[in-house]
Amino acid sequence: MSKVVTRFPPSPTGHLHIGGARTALFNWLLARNKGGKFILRIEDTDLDRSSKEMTKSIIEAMEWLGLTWDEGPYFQTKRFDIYQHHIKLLINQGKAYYCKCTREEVDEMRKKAMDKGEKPKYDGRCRELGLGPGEGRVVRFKAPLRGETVFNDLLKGPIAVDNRELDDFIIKREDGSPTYNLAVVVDDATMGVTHILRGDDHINNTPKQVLLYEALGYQVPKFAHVPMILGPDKKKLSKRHGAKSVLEYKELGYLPEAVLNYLVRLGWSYKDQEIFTLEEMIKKFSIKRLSNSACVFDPEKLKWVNSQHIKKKDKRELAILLRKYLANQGIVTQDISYLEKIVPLLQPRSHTMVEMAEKAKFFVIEDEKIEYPKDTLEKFLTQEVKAHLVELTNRFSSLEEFSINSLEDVTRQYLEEKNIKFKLLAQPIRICITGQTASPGLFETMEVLGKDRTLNRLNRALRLV
RNA sequence: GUCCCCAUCGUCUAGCUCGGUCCAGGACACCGGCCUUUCACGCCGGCGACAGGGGUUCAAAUCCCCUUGGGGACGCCA
Repeated sequence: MSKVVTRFPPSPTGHLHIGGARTALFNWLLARNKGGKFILRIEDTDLDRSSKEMTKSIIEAMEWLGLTWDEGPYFQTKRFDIYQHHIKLLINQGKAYYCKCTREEVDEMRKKAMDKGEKPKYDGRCRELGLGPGEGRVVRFKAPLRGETVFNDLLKGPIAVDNRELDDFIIKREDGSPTYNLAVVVDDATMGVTHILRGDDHINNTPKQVLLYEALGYQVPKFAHVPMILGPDKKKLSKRHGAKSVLEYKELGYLPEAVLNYLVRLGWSYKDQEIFTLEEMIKKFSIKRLSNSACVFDPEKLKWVNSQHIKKKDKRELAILLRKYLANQGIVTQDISYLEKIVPLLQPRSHTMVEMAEKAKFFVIEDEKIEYPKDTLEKFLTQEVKAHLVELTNRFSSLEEFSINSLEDVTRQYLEEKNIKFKLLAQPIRICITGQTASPGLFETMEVLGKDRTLNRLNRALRLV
């Protein structure tokens, strides 16, 4: 049994987006599941559109997601001599040829073919000319004129294409650089890639690539074409849909494991399970359970998945993350152990880390910075309520142990004495100590805040009205 | 236009390989209710789909064909 080798080959013409991340994930998962190898390869043969910044961004995104690679990153621009060698091989064997047709001429041919009701193609006019290299010339692959090219897709089964649908595609550009189809094949073959999982928008490329493998005498790898991710309008996901880069989700407060979890469920399933840890994903992943129809990206569900992972995540790790997201909102604190106490109160209430940071604010800022929205104090702190709160604050202050239990005990006792309902005082207290009408449970909040700050806030608010 | 792929609730999907256990299960969203000091969480319930038509069969979401619909590809982009 030979080792499974997969790869992810992004082209650095844009950020790593959701669709790319999912493809990377599937390949990574397969490699990890089989104890194989996962390669990262940067496909930067398009010199004009590729950039260093995007390469950096993609790598950063991969690292953030935790999709670790065992080899690479390789850069195609550093492998030009390898491609050159293979191209020469094909030419020498009469399997490829130089073509002197201009772009305009080719356009013309394509138009003609269209008019005849055929697929737009190059008509092969230089095919038998035996041309040598020269200014403005490209190299084309000599595709078979008849017969069919078949490959067995691991997901969709055998796919056969009539060779008349293919044309003599370019493998080497005017400027000498290799084109995509040649470069992938040479790379995958020489890197020993055994399994290729990619979007099914590549199905049409596959016959060409199979032909190339055969012409070069390489073994054809196994292909699995996974359905694509569509926008809500059922069109290919793009910036139109705010098809954000993966890194944007980081900014928005998503956990990498949640993004991965959501992505894996888009086009893959394991019975009725929705939430997976990384380990579970690796253990349970199999090509067989990939679905074969396109799916629509649903931000709402992503959010829910994220909230589930927030609930599960280690408090300390969350506290560290929370500190970063607070800093993004301009609130700097070094006190991780304090944040660690806040986290459990916020876990069930936060769908994203950004949300958690917002909800954590009042815990962290100074007492004097608590702002009371206009009129709320007047509205909630009526004379009657105020009198109660003054008295209650007094009792709080005489508490030795400032805990949920002690706090609740004094309060209940007070309510009983005065024969009033907690409802009468709850919101007013909340307003005083948080400045908000919504917050975690009052006693928990007070405990976390601590005696000093709680009393301070209570007194300050009471004074203001 | 030509070729290729796909087709279960609004969305993600289970079930389809080995037809009966499916008047189709789960999840998100949505709508009720419960819990409750607010907001959430959680729990309970509801809404909601086998694209259509033909076959095959005692029996089809499951197999076959056609239609329709959707998506993708047709580049000196990847």
